[in-house]
Amino acid sequence: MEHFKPVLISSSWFSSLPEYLQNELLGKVRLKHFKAGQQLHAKGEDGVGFYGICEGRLRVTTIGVDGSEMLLALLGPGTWFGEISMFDNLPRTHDNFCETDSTIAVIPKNAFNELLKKFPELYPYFATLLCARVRSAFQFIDASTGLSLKHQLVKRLLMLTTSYGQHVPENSAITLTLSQESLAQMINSCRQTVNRLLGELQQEGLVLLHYGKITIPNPDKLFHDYRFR
Amino acid sequence: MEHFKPVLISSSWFSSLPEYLQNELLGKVRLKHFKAGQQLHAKGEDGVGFYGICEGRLRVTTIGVDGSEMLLALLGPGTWFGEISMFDNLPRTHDNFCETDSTIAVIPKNAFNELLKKFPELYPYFATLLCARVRSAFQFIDASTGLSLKHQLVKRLLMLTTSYGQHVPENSAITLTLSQESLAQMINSCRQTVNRLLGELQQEGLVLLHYGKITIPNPDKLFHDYRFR
DNA sequence: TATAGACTGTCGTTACAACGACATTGTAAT
DNA sequence: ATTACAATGTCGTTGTAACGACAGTCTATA
Repeated sequence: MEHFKPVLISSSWFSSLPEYLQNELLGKVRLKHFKAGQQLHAKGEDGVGFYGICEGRLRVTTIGVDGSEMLLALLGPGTWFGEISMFDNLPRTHDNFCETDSTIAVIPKNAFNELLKKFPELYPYFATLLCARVRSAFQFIDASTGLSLKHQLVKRLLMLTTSYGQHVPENSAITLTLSQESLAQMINSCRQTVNRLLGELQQEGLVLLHYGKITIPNPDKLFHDYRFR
Repeated sequence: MEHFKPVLISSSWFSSLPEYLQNELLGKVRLKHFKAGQQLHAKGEDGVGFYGICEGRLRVTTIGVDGSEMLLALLGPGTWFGEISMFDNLPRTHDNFCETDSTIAVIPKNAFNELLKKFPELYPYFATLLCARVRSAFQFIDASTGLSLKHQLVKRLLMLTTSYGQHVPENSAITLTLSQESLAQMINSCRQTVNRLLGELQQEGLVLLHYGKITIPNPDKLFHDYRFR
């Protein structure tokens, strides 16, 4: 457990908590191990806890009416999530799978509620976290609608570099490990189209394509060349 | 002011507050009047207060990179909004216009913060409100991506019947006042396509089209005919 | 009741993305 | 080294929605 502490406190949200609250939260953690492909929880299930990722990678998805899987996010080590069902007692909003073997820190719902009761000063921090969720959802909406497919693709790449490439020196190259197929699922497009668009971006010198990986040599340049409001 | 109290407490969220907290909030309200077309605030501005609609109708929009306006929601009397910038001190997420002459209840930011300080028991209620925002944003995302245009249209119609038609006896007809053009902006489509799709829905007996209005004789039937998960 | 402006209904034409098909290349395991 | 599988690169075909154009209809206002 001590082993994972540096990871669990690494996100900007968690590290914004005063140290004693960090420790109270960490004190309630139980570690759970999952195999690649295993499901953490399904959309519609009751929420049983608040989660932090120690190691591994998670796929957050939903299934459309047509049965196709849509990939909403990839979560990496240090990410905390699952607080929504803790606060409104409603079912989970998404399906959640382990892409790789993973170790997850779980704060069970009961323990979570007791902490909130005992330390109501936690509320403002969670309010901030919830606000961040709303804002990133709005960003997602802006990206999904009213943007050309190419702009959507670029925006999603940029999202992945920040949310997931995390502790990265500001201006350096980032290599994302994901297939063009996954990327296509994220913008609700098809592999072939994504392949063509990535080819164009490579022509423009903004990305480098490898087998199962995409390198963004200069995220800032990518951002500025495809300006968003 | 007393005149608008019944409207301001009518939403399910506000009425979930204990009466003394309702009164504390209402005690800080200042009424402001706006003309049709006037802007309440722009995306990117600092948030100056928490709002409740007394009368009138608001358009929540964003501008895409291509300059086209996207309509995200229509807010009617009884709706409270604008809390996000209160909690994270970041800029407003959207543009906000009055569609008609409107009266808005404003709780200024300072007063809002003082209330939170004095009555920290408000936090759980606002946490619930924020959760509702996240959930409706997720619903929006599900609707925007991975659904056929027709399904998107139906889902948006259903959203409008609930969020906006508000105090409606469960199973009765609802008439929405909005142009096909506005509807098109909401699903990022064009007027002509929306017109065709609405025509099909009318054939199926699920909607009735009028000049500047759309009647949904049986929202439940519409919902069930276009099942969503 | 006449008129302007907003909204609706319905054409083609055109652009673009989804899809199926297939060859090629990278990777990991035996 | 061989093989199996996963991911990529690139066709052509097809379906569908955006767009421009224009006629018809409703509503408010003078």
